[in-house]
Amino acid sequence: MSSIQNIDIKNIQEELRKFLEHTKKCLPHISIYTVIFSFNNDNLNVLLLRFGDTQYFSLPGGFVLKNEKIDDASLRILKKRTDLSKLYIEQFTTTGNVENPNEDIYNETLKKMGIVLPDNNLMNQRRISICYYSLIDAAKVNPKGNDFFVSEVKWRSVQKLPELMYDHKLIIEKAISKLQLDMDRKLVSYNLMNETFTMGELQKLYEAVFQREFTRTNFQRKMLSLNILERLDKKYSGESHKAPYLYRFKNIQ
Amino acid sequence: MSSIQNIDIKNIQEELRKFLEHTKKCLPHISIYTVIFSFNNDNLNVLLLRFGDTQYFSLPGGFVLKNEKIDDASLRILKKRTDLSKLYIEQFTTTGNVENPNEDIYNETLKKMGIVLPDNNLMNQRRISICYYSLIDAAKVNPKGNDFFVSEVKWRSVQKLPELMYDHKLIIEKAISKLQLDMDRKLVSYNLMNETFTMGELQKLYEAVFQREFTRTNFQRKMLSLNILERLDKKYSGESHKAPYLYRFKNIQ
DNA sequence: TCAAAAGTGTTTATTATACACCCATGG
DNA sequence: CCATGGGTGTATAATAAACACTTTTGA
Repeated sequence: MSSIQNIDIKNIQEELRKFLEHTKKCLPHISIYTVIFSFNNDNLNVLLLRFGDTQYFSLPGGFVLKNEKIDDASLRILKKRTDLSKLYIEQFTTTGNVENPNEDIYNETLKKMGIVLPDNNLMNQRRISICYYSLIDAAKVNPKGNDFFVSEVKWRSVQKLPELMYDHKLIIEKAISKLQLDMDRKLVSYNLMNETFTMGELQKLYEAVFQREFTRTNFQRKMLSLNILERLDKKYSGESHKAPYLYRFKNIQ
Repeated sequence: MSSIQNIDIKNIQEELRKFLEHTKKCLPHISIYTVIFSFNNDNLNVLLLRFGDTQYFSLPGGFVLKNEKIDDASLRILKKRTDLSKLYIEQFTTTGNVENPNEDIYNETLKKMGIVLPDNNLMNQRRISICYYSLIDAAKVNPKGNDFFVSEVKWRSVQKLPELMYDHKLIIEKAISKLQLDMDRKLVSYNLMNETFTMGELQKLYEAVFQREFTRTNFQRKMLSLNILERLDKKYSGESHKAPYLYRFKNIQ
């Protein structure tokens, strides 16, 4: 992942040209943002893009093609960032305030990069943002950033988020709330896990999402009582304690 | 509430002119729909607009002004239909498919009414719809319809909905799901009730929303245990049975 | 005094929580 | 044989569901 110093200007101008070409095919005033969650190192992480040479990050986003369903637009943006298709997505809010916080940072940074966007470009117009979250297995993904203003693509723990552009802090908070709700009511957690896992690993995921601890013994019983887990062989890690069973979610096609 | 036969043509053309003027000030490709709920005759009702002289109804909706927050747009549309301000609203989904079901009915009806909308009008473009629901006390409202294509404004029970335009059936179903979720998790039901009510009336509301029956005695205990109700005087209805207490929600400013 | 609806009490089942206990593992 | 983490059992508390019983009201 390159820092902004390494981005060569010709490349930026070429990317800019492509971007302008692309936005001509999109609906104005409407953007999509995706909060991409993964679980790693006992943390719930979000994929963020560093904005130019600033300390600010933003969510991966994009526009909706004139003939594209909004869910498909979200999947297309995810594919672009992760190379993964058929991801689990969930729409959770649409934001549409008029003010655009950090507009100054946006303008200055583009100026510094020698980027001039036409006034009538989608980026310079008022935008309403349709927000999705997506759950992915961090092991399967190789995040990419190829927008002209992206200098770095990074997983960041929701515990210690960097400064965020626009209203993206609020969007991430809403995404976490919706994820908690969904994990309470339906089977989505498997999207964040490896195919097999120990009960301890699953508990760590729940603790990262709900930001609280669960009693180990009761968590185990609760999960098993749902009848969604299949018990496999034990996992010998080489550590000096009883080897835990591996589990797999049943009925995942 | 007039049927379409009674709408005089001059009036329609005048309304149309105003409408076209208005849409010029709005964002393209974005519409707002509001599912307005009320509780009446033991039914959960939705405010619907009859479309021209057809059997089809649609939800009240509108567009977002170029300098207007989307929540404010929703409130403005509600004010227009109900004359009420500061209503409780909750955004629950944004739909954005490309196909537009019932477009034929839409076109034929306008033609029959002698209405010609310019091709570039917002109504003739692909639209993404931000959907809100609102809860109102039916006693306080006098529904109005003054769009050129509205021939009737009606409360309809969610139990027996008429044929609906576009994807409005689905939108109403999603609204009911979100309402159920919200009633489970926070105090919103007071928006649908008169200031004072009996426990039986409150139970009827819950039964209408959740489409199931509750055991009377347990329902009463549950509600009282929440500590949100204030018990007032008894209500003597003149019927030959014990008079129920009236209740009021506490802490409603 | 009766039917109808409201209010209260009690019993039982279900679920959540806490924690004691034993088991396997490698050093 | 010990520390560590994993698995199971049990006791208790909180909540939900079912239903019996009493009260009030007007006819």
